[in-house]
Amino acid sequence: MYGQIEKVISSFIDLDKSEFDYFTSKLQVKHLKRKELILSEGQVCSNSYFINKGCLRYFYNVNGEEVTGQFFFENGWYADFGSYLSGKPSDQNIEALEKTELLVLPKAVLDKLFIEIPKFEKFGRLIAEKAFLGIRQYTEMLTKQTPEERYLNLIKERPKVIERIPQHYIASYLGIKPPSLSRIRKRILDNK
Amino acid sequence: MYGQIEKVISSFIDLDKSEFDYFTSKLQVKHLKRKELILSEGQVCSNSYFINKGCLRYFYNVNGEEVTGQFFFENGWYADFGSYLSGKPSDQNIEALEKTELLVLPKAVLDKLFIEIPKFEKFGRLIAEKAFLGIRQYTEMLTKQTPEERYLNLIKERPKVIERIPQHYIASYLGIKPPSLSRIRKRILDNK
DNA sequence: TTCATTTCTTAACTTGGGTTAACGTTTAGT
DNA sequence: ACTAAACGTTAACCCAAGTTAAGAAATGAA
Repeated sequence: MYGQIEKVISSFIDLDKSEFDYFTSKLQVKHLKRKELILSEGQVCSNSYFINKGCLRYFYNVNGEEVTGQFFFENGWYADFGSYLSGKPSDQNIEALEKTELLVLPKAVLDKLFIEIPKFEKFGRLIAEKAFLGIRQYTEMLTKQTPEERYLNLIKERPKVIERIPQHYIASYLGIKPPSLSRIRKRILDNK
Repeated sequence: MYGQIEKVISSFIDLDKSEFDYFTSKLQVKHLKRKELILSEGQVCSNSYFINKGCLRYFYNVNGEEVTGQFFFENGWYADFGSYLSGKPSDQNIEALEKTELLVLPKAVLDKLFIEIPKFEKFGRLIAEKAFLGIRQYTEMLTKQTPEERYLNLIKERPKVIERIPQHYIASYLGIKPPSLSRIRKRILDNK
């Protein structure tokens, strides 16, 4: 149950066994069905989530249409950082795309850990920095690449997304509509 | 010289006079001509910059073309956070768009301040969080809005950009080309 | 003030994504 | 294994942004 999160945390900071056990004792396990939401817009994001198994996607509702922001897989973390930090309602929705098992880390617990085990502050900072770099990479993809380049790059860099995520969500993530992605796929096939 | 930065820092953390004087004693002043670069791609960003007067823009070179990422004005901070944190070469170029006066805060100085005056850690975290929220807002603008909506929103939310920045840089920032921005402006005028 | 440079607009044409709707395929859940 | 729901592709048409090039206007540096 806690093997994966232990590996990930160890890659950030060194904890001895008692510290780690104390940490895991504060986690909650959550099982999600396909399409089940953990966070809806308007709610405050007061947890962060570690993915043991399955995958998540977050999306915005824009004029009644879903705009996909990102996908997360095993060993990934998710929180709506904006809402989490500010305590303001989130404008994101987050749902499971497969049967998913999460470890839930409430903000109150992490805030307490910052004080009780100061090493966790470094962990918090590194997670935040990773979040920043992640969104910057996505932004650069949008600003520097054409939709076709984005798709080709996704195949190369994140094959998991291609394999496990339905095409219309991928289209939305790439900033285009499903028929466009179909045409791009056809164009790529024709040019081979 | 240090009046503006004092106000901004005070809005984040409380410093007494000696602490603040110690801080400012570590700052360098830098004057830039219009179009002068402070950072070019390939260099490591090992300073952060506070703008006393003037404005900055950062951009990427993509296939020989400039893609504008953001504008910064008086009392704003700039650093290429990715390069600053990782120590890796930046892919950003940053230039002054007007005669500009900067206060330069070297990374080594801030790192030392984290240790000597722990209150500065909070300052560092808040700056990082602000950077994250800033880029997320930009990303949401790109994913949720049409170019025309982006321009109308810019007029409303950041009139300084409209007033002080040449149109072709604004176009690039909005993710479009100058003729498109001209057409959008015409469309808006015609519908009034 | 002058003049080179930068900036903005416009026009004509191209390109590629959006829209809608239909159809066929795949998949999840029972 | 069956069925309803979800998903992917295609076609026809529309429309906005890209491209290129030309010329006008604004601006900054001397």
